[in-house]
This record gives sequence, C-alpha cells and structure tokens, in this order.
Amino acid sequence: MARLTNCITMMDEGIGRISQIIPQMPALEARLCRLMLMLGDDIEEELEFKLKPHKLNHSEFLTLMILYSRPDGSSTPGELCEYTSQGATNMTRIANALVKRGLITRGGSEEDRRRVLIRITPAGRRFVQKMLPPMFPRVAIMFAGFSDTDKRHLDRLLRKLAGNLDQLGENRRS
Amino acid sequence: MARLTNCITMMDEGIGRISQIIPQMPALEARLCRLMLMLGDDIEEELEFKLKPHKLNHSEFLTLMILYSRPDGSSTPGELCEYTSQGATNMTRIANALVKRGLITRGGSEEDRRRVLIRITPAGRRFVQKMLPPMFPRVAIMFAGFSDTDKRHLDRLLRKLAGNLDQLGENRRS
DNA sequence: AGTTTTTATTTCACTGGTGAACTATGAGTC
DNA sequence: GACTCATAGTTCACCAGTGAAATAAAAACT
Repeated sequence: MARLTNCITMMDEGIGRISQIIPQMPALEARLCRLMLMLGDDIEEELEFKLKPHKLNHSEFLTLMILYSRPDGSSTPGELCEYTSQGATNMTRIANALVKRGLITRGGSEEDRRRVLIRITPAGRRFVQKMLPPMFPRVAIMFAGFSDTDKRHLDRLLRKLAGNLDQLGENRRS
Repeated sequence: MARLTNCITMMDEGIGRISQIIPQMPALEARLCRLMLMLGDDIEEELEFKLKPHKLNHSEFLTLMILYSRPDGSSTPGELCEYTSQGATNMTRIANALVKRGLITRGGSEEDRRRVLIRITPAGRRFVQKMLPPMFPRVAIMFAGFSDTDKRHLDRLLRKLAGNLDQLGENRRS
C-alpha cells in the first residue's frame, strides 16, 4: 500500500514537470507546503481513527482536552472557539454533545451574565484518563527512528513556520 | 493577533499540565503531532484563501494540478481519487464542476470502455498558468528566514514522518 | 459461456462546519 | 436614565464531503 509515500512520489514528479513549464515557481517551498498538507491530513485521519471507538470527533476531543488541561477545568465558549479554531456556531453544538454525554456542564457566569461557563465533570476527567493512554503507542510509532535532535529540529522548524504563517494570516484578515 | 503562536503557547502549557497528571504521556511527540495538525490546518486555510478568487476549492485545485502536471494532461477518476485522497463520490462531483467550467473534458476510454478519461483542456491550461504565479510570493513568505539547510532538513524529517505514518495507515486498514 | 471482479457513477442519509440573523447582556456616552 | 455600540451565545438554513448501497458496463477468469 504505502499510500502517502506513493502520493509523495507522484507529487515530486508532478512538481518537477510543472517547474519546467513555469520555472519561476518556488518548487522546493511548494513541495514542503504540499508535504505539510498531506501529513496534516493523514495525522488527522489517524487521530479520528483513534477517537472513533469513543464516539468523539476531533473538535470534541480538542475541546475536552483543553478543559482537562485547565487547572480549574473550566473555560468559556468564546475562548474555546479561539483555541480550537472553531466558529461559535459549531462550539454550541460541540458543547451540546458533550453536555448530553455528561462530560461537561454548561452554566451562566455570575460576573458577566452574557458569558457561559463550561466545566469538565468528574466523569469527563475519568473519561479522558481512560481514553488517553491507549493512544500513546501509536503516537510513539509516528516518531520511530527520530533521534532527539531530529525531534528538536522538527519542533524548531515547525514553530518558525508557524511564525511566518501568522504573518500571512494577519494580512489575510485585513 | 498572532493566532497560531497564541494557540501554540496555550498548547504548550496544556500539554505541560497534562503530562504532570499522566507522566507516561509522550509529551514531546504529542506536541509535534499537534503542531503538525495546527500548521496543516492553517496552510489549508491560506491555500483556500488564495483559491477563493478563482472559485476553486482545494480538491478541485489539486485535481486540476495533477492533470496539468501530466505529460499527456489526462487521467482517470480512480487515479485522481487515489492521489487526491478523495472518495469516488466526491470525485464525480469535482469532475462535474470542472467540466461545467470547461477546464476539463470527460470521455470514454478506447482500450477499456469502463474507464473514463479525464483530460485538461487548453482553457484549463491557460487557467492554471494564469492563477499559479500570483500564489508564489505568499508561498515564499511562508518559508522566509529558512536557510537552505533548514528547508532540506524539514523536507527530510517530513518524509521520514510520512514513512512512519504509512506503517500506521496500513495496519489501520487491516 | 458463465461467473467474478473491476471501474465508474448515482442516490441517499448523515456528519461537520459556516455565515447571517437574532437575543440578551454589558459598557460607554450625552 | 435613554441611546448607542460592542460582546457572547444561540438558532437556522445551507454547503462540502463521506459511507453505503444500487446500477451498469466491461474485463478477466475458469
């Protein structure tokens, strides 16, 4: 099979041919771009695969993990939108789903009564603690053969890339 | 704004706290995983942004680019599904959309009359040649500040990651 | 010749996400 | 204190993509 490797080979050939027709194309950068897209999609697929048995999707998982990681186990829809890159509309639905499963609670805030306080429940915490560890082995496999320097390098380069993307993002919005 | 940088900071803190509760978590790997997911999403957003003026979405663009990159400018739905990671259902719709715009043609194959031959039209080629160059500057910005070694390193590490993901993918399907 | 497999397409029900309008609260100003 | 503006969240109608099943035709096998 080797789905990804296959796609990558084909992409390399494709970009090679295109940059012969259009030589001013930044071929190396375009290739990195496509690699990031492909790997991102594939990692997402892998994640959803691990989440399916728990009947969670990516955004629900992320939301739950953010709450779990908070010292006080709580947040607001707005904040969760920001960190999960979800629209408010969708966050409402995510919260509905998690509330229905008893993993979080939703209640009005005292100080600012526009705000809604979302809080992870003890059941939610137990749920996370149970589902998380079985995911570790496959995460480890993802980076099999990576030396510590490899990992540090990758981390550094990705963060650098993130900085540049933020720049692009800003003038995209304006 | 610095949306991404912001999310990353918050993720670092979150993962830090979680790995105090669950110390056997592969924190470094998990972080790399999340970085890849975030960056992938952001690059996708950037791409869609550049495609919107042309009324193309990501899959249509990819499909068109694969055809454009082919020496003979043609392929089949099945092959395009494979390389774009799209379902057949969706490929049918993509093809419909591109045919309607006159960028590709769809016709029966001579040798194997089950097969459908999808071919980019001269108009399709002109379209690609016109829309592609304006995208280059922003791609270049993405990798601003990357030395040649940085780019080569990143390329190498991403391909290595792809290899591992393929392994995971195979036993995911079986 | 008859069965099985492959390729492409269509339909349908469903999931996940989005944009626009609406509601309610709070904050600033005259 | 009434008027305006901003913020937080929800509701609704819609779109893109998916998976499963049905259809149809051609090819491959035996």
